[in-house]
Amino acid sequence: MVNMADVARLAGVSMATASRALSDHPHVAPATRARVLDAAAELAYVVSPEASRLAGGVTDRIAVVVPHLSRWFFGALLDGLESVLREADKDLLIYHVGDAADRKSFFERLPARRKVDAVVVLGMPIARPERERLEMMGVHIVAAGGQIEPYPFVSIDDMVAGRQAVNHLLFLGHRRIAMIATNDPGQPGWPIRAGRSRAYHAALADAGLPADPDLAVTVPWGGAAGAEAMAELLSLREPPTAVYAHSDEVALGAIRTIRRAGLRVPEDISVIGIDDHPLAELTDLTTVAQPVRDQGALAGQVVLGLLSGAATDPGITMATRLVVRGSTGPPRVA
Amino acid sequence: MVNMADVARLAGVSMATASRALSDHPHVAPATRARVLDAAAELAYVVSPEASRLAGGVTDRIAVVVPHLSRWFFGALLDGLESVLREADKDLLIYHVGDAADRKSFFERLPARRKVDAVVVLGMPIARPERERLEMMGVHIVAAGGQIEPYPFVSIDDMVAGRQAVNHLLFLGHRRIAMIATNDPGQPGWPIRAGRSRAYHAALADAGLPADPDLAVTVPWGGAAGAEAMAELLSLREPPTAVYAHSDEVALGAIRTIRRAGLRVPEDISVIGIDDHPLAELTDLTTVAQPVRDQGALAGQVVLGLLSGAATDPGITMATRLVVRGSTGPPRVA
DNA sequence: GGGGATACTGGAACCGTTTCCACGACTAAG
DNA sequence: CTTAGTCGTGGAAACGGTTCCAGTATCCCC
Repeated sequence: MVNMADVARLAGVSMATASRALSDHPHVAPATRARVLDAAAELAYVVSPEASRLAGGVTDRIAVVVPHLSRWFFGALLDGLESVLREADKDLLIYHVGDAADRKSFFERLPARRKVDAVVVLGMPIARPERERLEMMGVHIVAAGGQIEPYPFVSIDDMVAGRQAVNHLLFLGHRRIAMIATNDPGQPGWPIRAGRSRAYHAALADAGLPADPDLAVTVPWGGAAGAEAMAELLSLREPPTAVYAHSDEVALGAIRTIRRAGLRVPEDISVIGIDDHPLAELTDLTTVAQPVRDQGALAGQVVLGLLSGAATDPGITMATRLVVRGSTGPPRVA
Repeated sequence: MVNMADVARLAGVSMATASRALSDHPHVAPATRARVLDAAAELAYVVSPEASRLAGGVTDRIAVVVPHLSRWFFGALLDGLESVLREADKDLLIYHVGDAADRKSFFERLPARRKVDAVVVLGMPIARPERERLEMMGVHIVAAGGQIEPYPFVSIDDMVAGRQAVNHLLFLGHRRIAMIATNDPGQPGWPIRAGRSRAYHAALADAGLPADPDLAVTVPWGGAAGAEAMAELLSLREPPTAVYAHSDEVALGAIRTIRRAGLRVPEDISVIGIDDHPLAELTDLTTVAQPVRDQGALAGQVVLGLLSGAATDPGITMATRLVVRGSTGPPRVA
């Protein structure tokens, strides 16, 4: 494999000069730089990242910790993140912690240790002891699509999003509103999106409606689970006239159950989700949209800022907005 | 930062021995190994991957080239791949080539060069000159979720999948069958999933049906595009009674247009997709299922095999199967 | 008890850069 | 025409391991 010494020799300079020329340092005569660059091109030379980093210190690599690779939400986050980090010539290392076992081993072994300059955690809460492990890595930590207490984050305000959704249903005149909340099947016991639940209770209370525990069900994330949750709601003595789901996939599952039961959406039951999944538009689902890809991209910028030593916002909260489509409407007059 | 010399000193051995003990080499006395391991644990020592690789040669890193991060198909592929590669303690470097510009720059700059031991290309065709660039990296190349000529791959047979879909429609009695094919909006000019188109033409020909060019439309991938394509089909003098879409998302878009036009699925028009997207079940879409996550996982095993020097299958083709749901049925008797 | 093989261990070269320090050549100021 | 600075360049010391080679101690067997 051709190395920098070869390039230096061909260009007729010392390695020190070759190194400076190649990494764009000042104090290199333009003519010399050109000679080195030509030599490098001729030999099809690329610096060895290993060697370069051994000597230099930085890795130009960022770890991304993601709980679900095949969900749209995380894919979009990753997409945004990747786009700005690639622009800055950083490499992305993916660490997938799908279930409790993955999670345990990730935080115990810290496989990213010494391999990256920063860690971005995607939409995933983290416990105190885990945080401490993470800090052992001694690198910057950023959260995207969620918040982790003391670190900078880019996220939406789940409380606001939830209220937008529930308020819409209230505004339409619904009084019996159910909620399908989700927990993460792979990470039992993790309070996922607690703000979305609090928003529900708060909005109902503000509207002077009684809290009916039967109307709030919690299921694992996913369309199938949403369908089952809806079946449960339909089996109540007095089913809801509207359903607020924590995410669009869950909402779609609920809709399917409603239709199978011979009821119509929104005439018999209204359904609203959160996210604005690409398929929400196709399925005519009313939802609260959040800018997912942008959250990822912004998180990338935060990382870059941190790396360059600039002071950074402690947190960026992005706006969500209600997108009214065909799955919500006024309740039937009883 | 604590380094191996510190560990060696604390354990009272030479660096050579420390290195061997830490990397599980033979010819280290058990007692010595234990002392070294204890010392390492006490100092919370981790080897520097940079140094280790500089000296050792391998990087234990695999590059993944993926055209779309936020599509379910690629996410699932990635998921499977990651799961087996993580098991083997490999790190995954993500390279997203979303559009023509990304693509150009990726193959020109070869940013993964010298950084990885292998490259996995996910569901993406590659041109001859690009292949040559890739080979300059001098590492193993594997394709998953698609094929790239001379390299090992893990994929389905698009021709078979397509025929399963079209045959189902034929079996139901349809004679006027449309196809919505897709191309990649980010990669203009790329023949995507050509097998799925060939299957369509072949199946119709086998059934003795005339080829009507109006019935085969090609649009960019996505639900919205599927919706538009369907509109086009509905504007024909004699619209199809069944539609074969190259992917589920596209099929869902088509269904939406059909419904908006006041027609019913499957009574008026049947729709079939390919993939078995998680939402296909929720939306009651008939489709041809393919094991996406498994393709990724298998590709991971192929990479591992290649890395260990074992001879590998030139290609693995996985089975697809028709999943009949509610979006297909016999045509109305005219 | 002697000889050869075997199990451990240490010394030191090497992997390919980056960067500190020193040095000569010019330039601009006095 | 000195003198203090710049600018451009080279020498060489890290950076943190891996591994070849060689040396010593131990072991087995005849």
